[in-house]
Amino acid sequence: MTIDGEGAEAPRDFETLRASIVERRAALPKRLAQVAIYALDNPDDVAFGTAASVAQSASVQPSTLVRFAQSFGFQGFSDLQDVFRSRLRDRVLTYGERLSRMRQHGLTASRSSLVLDGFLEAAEQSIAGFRKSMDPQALDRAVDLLAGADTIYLIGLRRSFPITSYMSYAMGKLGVRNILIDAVAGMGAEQAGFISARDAAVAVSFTPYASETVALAGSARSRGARIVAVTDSVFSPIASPADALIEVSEANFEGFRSMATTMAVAMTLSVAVAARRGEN
Amino acid sequence: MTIDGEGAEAPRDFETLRASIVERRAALPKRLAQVAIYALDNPDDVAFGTAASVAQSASVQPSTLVRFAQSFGFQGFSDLQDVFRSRLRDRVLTYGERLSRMRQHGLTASRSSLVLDGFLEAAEQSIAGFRKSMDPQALDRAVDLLAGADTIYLIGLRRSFPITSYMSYAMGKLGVRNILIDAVAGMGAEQAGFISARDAAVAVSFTPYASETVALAGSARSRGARIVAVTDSVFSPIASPADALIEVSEANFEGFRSMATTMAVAMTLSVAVAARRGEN
DNA sequence: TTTCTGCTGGAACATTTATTCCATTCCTGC
DNA sequence: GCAGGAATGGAATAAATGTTCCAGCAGAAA
Repeated sequence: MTIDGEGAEAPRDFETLRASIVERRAALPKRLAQVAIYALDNPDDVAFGTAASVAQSASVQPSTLVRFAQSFGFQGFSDLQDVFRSRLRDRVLTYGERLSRMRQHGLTASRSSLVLDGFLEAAEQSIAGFRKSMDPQALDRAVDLLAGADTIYLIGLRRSFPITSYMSYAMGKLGVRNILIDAVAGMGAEQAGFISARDAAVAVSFTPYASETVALAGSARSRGARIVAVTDSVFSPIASPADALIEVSEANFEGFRSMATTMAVAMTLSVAVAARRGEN
Repeated sequence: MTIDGEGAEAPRDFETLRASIVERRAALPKRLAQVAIYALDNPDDVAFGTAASVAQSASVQPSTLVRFAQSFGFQGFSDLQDVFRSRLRDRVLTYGERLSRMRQHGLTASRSSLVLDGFLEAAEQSIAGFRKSMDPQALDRAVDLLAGADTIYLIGLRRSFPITSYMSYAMGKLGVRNILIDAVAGMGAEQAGFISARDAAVAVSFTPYASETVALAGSARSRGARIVAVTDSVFSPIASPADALIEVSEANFEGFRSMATTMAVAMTLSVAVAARRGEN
């Protein structure tokens, strides 16, 4: 029996594949080399195109594309295309992909360092993404609004509770009067019972939105308080009643969302509000 | 002949489409609204997926996807998908533009965005620094030790409380038995009173080390429990009694330390412990 | 030059895909 | 409570896609 192109398994992330193509290109048959050059020069077209369209652009037959993919250990063109798509998606590598990349680099890492690496990467991506997508005006509005409030109510439960509890700590240190709704002993509604039109609330919630958070934000709103929403979508149930909306979409690894960006937002709100008040 | 859903022609660029979806969402039928939310929250999946895969992720029928596209003036799903793809293409192409835009923003930036930028940068620095300095073996030891424990006690107050409260949430989700020492009503010592030699504790503390955390960690140690310390120095008071020491040095901005790395460590410990237990 | 190995092109094929259509369900307005 | 209309789910369909296969070809070795 013959060993196909590479007995080894196919690269699962773009960088490894790229390195592999560069390395083997010289030894590739003419048409396959042609595909190699085209693919590395036009990765976007490979990601979006069909086998037929890519083949035409690269001046080869669709079957050559399949052969090319197979020679690198993929099952077919579609399989290879996935890697090109993942580059654009620049999503966080999954656990398994990380593992195979490590193997190809000849490195051995413990499983827990792979997990850590995934979370660190998710955090980095979240931050980079937020830098691009954030709305400075919304942030300014939020700070203005909070700086003008009498007492700031912090609403965030379950996954979002670390965020509000941090804000409570930071604001406390900075002398900003706040009340952390922790819903201890089921007293969430009672804790928020004294909120008034002179106050403001920060509501933090992510999919799946905790119903208590939504209810508390709504009741604060109906009492006339201004609302700053920190959430992951413009369609979040806490987005519509909000006076200022800060949209944070965190990358996730293995289903656990990074909190890096949300934490930075929490810190910013706390510090900027204190600074704004100090000005006056 | 009838005018389809919207007489207007379909948006050709993503931002226009996005605005259009947000505007019309409230008036959309239930399933179409569901698609609207999914599409704006997961634009990458819409760009790359097939009608069937997107439909499944959004929990609708493929036909609903087509109807959705048509109601916005597109001919079908594929037509709408092109807009989502162009967004990804453009993003890659306009990378240079982004740089110059950043500079422009830098000049006219509001104070609060400067603060935010500072915190984001601190987070990035922390992560990059930790990547270099971290000790994989210590992490492995910590995971081993926690995976072998009966109940995991989470000790972290004040600034570190967001970390332990997150761990409690994550471990709860993952089915890892844990007790969060929150010291509500001054009952910290009592909460930790039942800790035994078969248990383990995660102690999280940073300068200036909260005395209660140090005391609780010490008492857990004297009861025979294994200790994992997450702290900022080998000279930390919780470092010496620890069986595994994870040293995290976060960058700070305006005196407020980033929590990005510590959060990633918290997530890692939670997930890796659950995974380790799942193996056996 | 001849022979053989392996590459290439193109057509055939089996899937998969997006879309359409219709019966059923779910609302809304009276 | 009822009627009418809109919205929905799901099967049917037609188009397109990726892959396989095989004959022919080019280049290397003898």
